[in-house]
Amino acid sequence: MDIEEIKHKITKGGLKFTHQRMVIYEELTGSQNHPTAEWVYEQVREKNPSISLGTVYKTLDTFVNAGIIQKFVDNNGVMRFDAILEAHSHLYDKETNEIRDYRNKDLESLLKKFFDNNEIKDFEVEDISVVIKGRNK
Amino acid sequence: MDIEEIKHKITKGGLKFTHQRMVIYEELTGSQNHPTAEWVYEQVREKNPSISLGTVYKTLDTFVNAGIIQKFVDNNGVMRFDAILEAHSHLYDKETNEIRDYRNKDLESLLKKFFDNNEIKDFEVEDISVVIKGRNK
DNA sequence: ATCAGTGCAAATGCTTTGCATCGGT
DNA sequence: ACCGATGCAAAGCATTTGCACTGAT
Repeated sequence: MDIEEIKHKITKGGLKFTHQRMVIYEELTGSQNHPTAEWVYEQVREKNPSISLGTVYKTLDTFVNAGIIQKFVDNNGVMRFDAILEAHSHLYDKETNEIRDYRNKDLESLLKKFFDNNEIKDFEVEDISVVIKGRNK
Repeated sequence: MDIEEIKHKITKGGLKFTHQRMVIYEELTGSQNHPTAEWVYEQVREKNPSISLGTVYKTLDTFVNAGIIQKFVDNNGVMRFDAILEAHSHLYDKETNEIRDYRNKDLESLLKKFFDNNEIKDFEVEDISVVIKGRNK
């Protein structure tokens, strides 16, 4: 993804385009992990050593509120960020705490169909994901 | 659940039976919520005012390790505890942070069948649950 | 020039740890 | 009597907040 593309992603939500936001967003799309704020901070510091951890937190939060990225909480209660917006499920390794994406069109349509046909009383569904716990082998 | 039953639950895992463990376990089975450690602490203090928050945390952890209860993390990174051991899904209200159980045999067998038929490369599945985010209405 | 964004440090909230004392077996 | 369980306070860690300064528009 080039600079103009990133700039557009950020500014179309009405946000100012800053160097910090640029490098943070770049880092998020570049990684296949599900990085923590701390990890993003470490990476981004290599390109911009004066950035502060507080700014990383605020920026990630801003991106989440603007709908540019997603966040979720891992099994240890730590926030994870993800530039992939489409619904997808996660594999949690109980030993290493590694989190991998699991994407399967069949599963997604299966779930979509299920919840379309089974309305939940008093609840409006916005987002469905599957949490799969186990271990890498 | 009477005292003897609770005592058996606790001691069969090799744990000592103490007053604190008794009241904590009682509180967990009595509530239909998904209590936080803090909430359990408040409740239990009514029956045993000298109990400490640290003991509540340690006891809950002990129960989890003994397989007597389950724990998971809510969307704010706070630990939630649950005396129900069978797999079940949760409804997260984005506004109030309330968590409700969602149990549906059809969904459970659908998921079980799916993962029986779709082995995941390099990953051994132990536990599947669905996270449903949205809002109460 | 304005006002949102940033950096820094202090504060917060939940959870864990260390250690002396207590109590179940 | 032994050794795990408890109470208390301090420490730990991820995250948030307050505020003066900076920089994008």
